[in-house]
Amino acid sequence: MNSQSEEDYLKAVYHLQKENSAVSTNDIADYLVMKASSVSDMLKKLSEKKYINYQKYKGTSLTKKGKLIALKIIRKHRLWETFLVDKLGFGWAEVHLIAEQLEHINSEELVDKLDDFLKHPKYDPHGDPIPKKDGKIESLNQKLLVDLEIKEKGIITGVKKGTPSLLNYLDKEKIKLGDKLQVIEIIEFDHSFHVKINNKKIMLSEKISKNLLVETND
Amino acid sequence: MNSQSEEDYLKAVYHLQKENSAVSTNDIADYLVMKASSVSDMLKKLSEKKYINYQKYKGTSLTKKGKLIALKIIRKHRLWETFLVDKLGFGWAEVHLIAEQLEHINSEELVDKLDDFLKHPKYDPHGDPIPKKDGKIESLNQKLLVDLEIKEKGIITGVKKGTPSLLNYLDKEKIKLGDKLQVIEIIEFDHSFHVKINNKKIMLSEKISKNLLVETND
DNA sequence: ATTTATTTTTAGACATAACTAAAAAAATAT
DNA sequence: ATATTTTTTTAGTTATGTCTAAAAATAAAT
Repeated sequence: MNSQSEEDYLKAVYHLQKENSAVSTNDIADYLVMKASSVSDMLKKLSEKKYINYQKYKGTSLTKKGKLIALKIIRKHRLWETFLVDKLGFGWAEVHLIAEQLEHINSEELVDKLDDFLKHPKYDPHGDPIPKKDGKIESLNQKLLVDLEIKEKGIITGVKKGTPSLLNYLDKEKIKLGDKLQVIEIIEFDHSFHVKINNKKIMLSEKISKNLLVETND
Repeated sequence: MNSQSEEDYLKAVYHLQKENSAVSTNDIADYLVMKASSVSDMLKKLSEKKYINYQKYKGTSLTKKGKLIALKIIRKHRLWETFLVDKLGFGWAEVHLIAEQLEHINSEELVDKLDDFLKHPKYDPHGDPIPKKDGKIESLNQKLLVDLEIKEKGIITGVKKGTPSLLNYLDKEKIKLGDKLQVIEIIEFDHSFHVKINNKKIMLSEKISKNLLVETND
C-alpha cells in the first residue's frame, strides 16, 4: 500500500505533466506547498517503487504503474465530488477539500459501489472527466495554439516549456491561465497568430504559438 | 485538530469504559493490537490535552471533552456504516473496516449532510444507536444482573470489576461475553440468582450477580 | 508479610515525512 | 567563456507514533 503522501505526490505529477515535458522538482513543491528538498526525498522514494521515471536534476514523469495509481485517485476524487454535490447537496465550490480526504479511502469495492450508486457519471461537478476503473480517461483536447484553425476557440491551460522569457512576455501582456482565446487570423507570411484574448486583439509569433497550450471543445 | 491515532485511542477508551470503572493500559493495548508502552505514551499526551483523566498506574477514563470527541467519531462511524449498507448495498458484516477509515474524515458539514441524506437514522446496521450531533446517545440499558427481575432476559456484556478470581470462575463455567441469559429464580434467603445461560441452568451468588453486566431490551 | 508474578512506565531506537542550511549542478546573462 | 543566478540535491534536525528492553509499581499467592 501507498501512503497518503505518496498518493498526493503522484497526483501532483499527473496534474503538472503536460505533453511530453518532464515535471520539475520546484513545480511539485509549489503545487503541494512544500520545500523542494522534501520533494527531492520523495521523488527518490517513488522512483525506487517504480512509480516515476526520475533522473537527478532532470525532472520526473509518471511510469505506467504510477500513472494508473494517480488516475485511480483522481477517479475516487471526482466520484466523491459528484456524490457530495448530487446526493448531499453541497455547492460545487465547497467540495474540493472534503474530496481531498475521501480520495485516500482504501477500498476497491467501495469505489465500484459508489460508481454504481451514482449511475456511472462521466463528468464531475466541475465538468472534468472521471477516469474509468481501468484508468481510461477522456482526453482533455489539449492542443498547442499552433494547431488551432481560424475561428477556433479555447482556454489557455499552460505552456509547453515554461522558459522565463516566455512567461515574462505573457505576464507583460497580461495573459494568464484560464483566459479565453479565439483565433482571428493566421498570417501566412510568418505564421503569426492574431487572436482575441479577453476581448483584446493581440498578435502572437509562431514561436509563442508553438508553446502555448489550449483546451478546446471538440 | 486531533490525529487519527488520538481519535482511535479515545474511541477505544469509550468502548472499554464500563460503569464507573477505569480502563487499564493493557486493555487498551489489546483492543488496539499495540504494545502497552505505546499506550502509556499516548495516554500521557491525551491527558495533557485534557481528553482523559489519567494517573500513572491507576488507569484512565474520558473527560467530558474526550467523551464528546469519542461520540462524534462513533456517530460518524455508524452513519457511514448505515450509508454503506442502505445506499451502496454492502452486507452488514463487510462495512466495519471501511467505516473505520471514513470515521476520520474531517468535516462537520459533511456529517450533518450525510445525516440528512440518510433521514436521521437512529440505529446503524448492527442495531447500535447513533449518537446525535451534540453527543447524546441512547443508553444501552446495561444493568447489573442483580437489578434484573425474574424472567428478564439479557446478553452478558461485561463485568463491573474484573478481578481474576471472578474471571476464572466465569471461565471455568464457560460463561463468556455475548452469552444469552435469562433469570429463572431469585432465592430470597441468600439472594442468589438461578439463571439460564446458553440453555444451561446455573446458580450465581449475590456477589457475582452484583458484578455481572447485562444488556437488556427495555 | 514476604515473595512472586503481573502490569505499567521509562528510556532509548526506528521509520516516515516534513524542515533548514549548505553544497552541487544546471541554466541564464554578461 | 566565464560569472551569476536559479534549481536541485544532500546532510543533518525535528515531530509523530510505533517498537523493545529494562526498571518501577502494583497485585496476587504462599
